[in-house]
Amino acid sequence: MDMNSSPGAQSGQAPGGSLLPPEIYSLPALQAAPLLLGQHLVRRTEDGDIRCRIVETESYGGAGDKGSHAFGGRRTSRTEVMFSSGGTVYVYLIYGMYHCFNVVTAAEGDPHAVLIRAVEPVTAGDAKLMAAYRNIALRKPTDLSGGPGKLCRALRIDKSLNGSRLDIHGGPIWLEQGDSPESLDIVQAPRINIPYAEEYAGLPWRFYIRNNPYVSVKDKLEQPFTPE
DNA sequence: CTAATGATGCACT
DNA sequence: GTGCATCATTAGC
Repeated sequence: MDMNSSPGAQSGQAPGGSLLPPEIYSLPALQAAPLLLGQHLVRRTEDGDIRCRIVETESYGGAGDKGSHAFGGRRTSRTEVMFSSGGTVYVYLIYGMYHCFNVVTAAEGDPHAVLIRAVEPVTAGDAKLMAAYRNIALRKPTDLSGGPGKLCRALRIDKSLNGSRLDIHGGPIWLEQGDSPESLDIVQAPRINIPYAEEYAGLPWRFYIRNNPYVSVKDKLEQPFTPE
């Protein structure tokens, strides 16, 4: 039996990490986005598992959001996975050279996704491997994984993961329960770089942990977010 | 500030 | 099918 591949009780965390409660995946993106903060993203690589905490997210919710690839119910080969059931991975290539990683949420046929914009490594070992995959020296936290393209490089995420499930412990990538959102200082602010979204561009659909050094962009207009 | 770099989506044969 | 503008970004001036 090899069920004890985790490093054990190193720092009093949950026992090896239990899977994220599946109810979160069935929520609309706007509700799921803040709830994904603090949760752990685990990527299984040939060099070992990399574990990191989600610290910044953006909601791209439903057919009505002009910022969403699936606006108007647009169903193409790229957006197809956004129509899958919650808990599916949506990865796309942007600007011809960077990947973006999203968690699909809501019911099958209803295109919602949460873009993961920043993560922070859980241990020094995780940081080291991420820096190696980024091919950079460990310096500023934002250089390592503060930005959607950077975190994909740091975690070796590319389109081969498109359509994967996040609820399979020991798969290529999965989500584990981390900190409860009530314990976090969460703020919300407008999403980044979506001027084409017109009246949707200014809506505060980006969520991040206040003062977290891995967050990609600190917004002056950030406002407190209180979970219900 | 701007170039890089290629898949994608949509207009139009 | 073919052509072409557009990127949910980043690194490097």
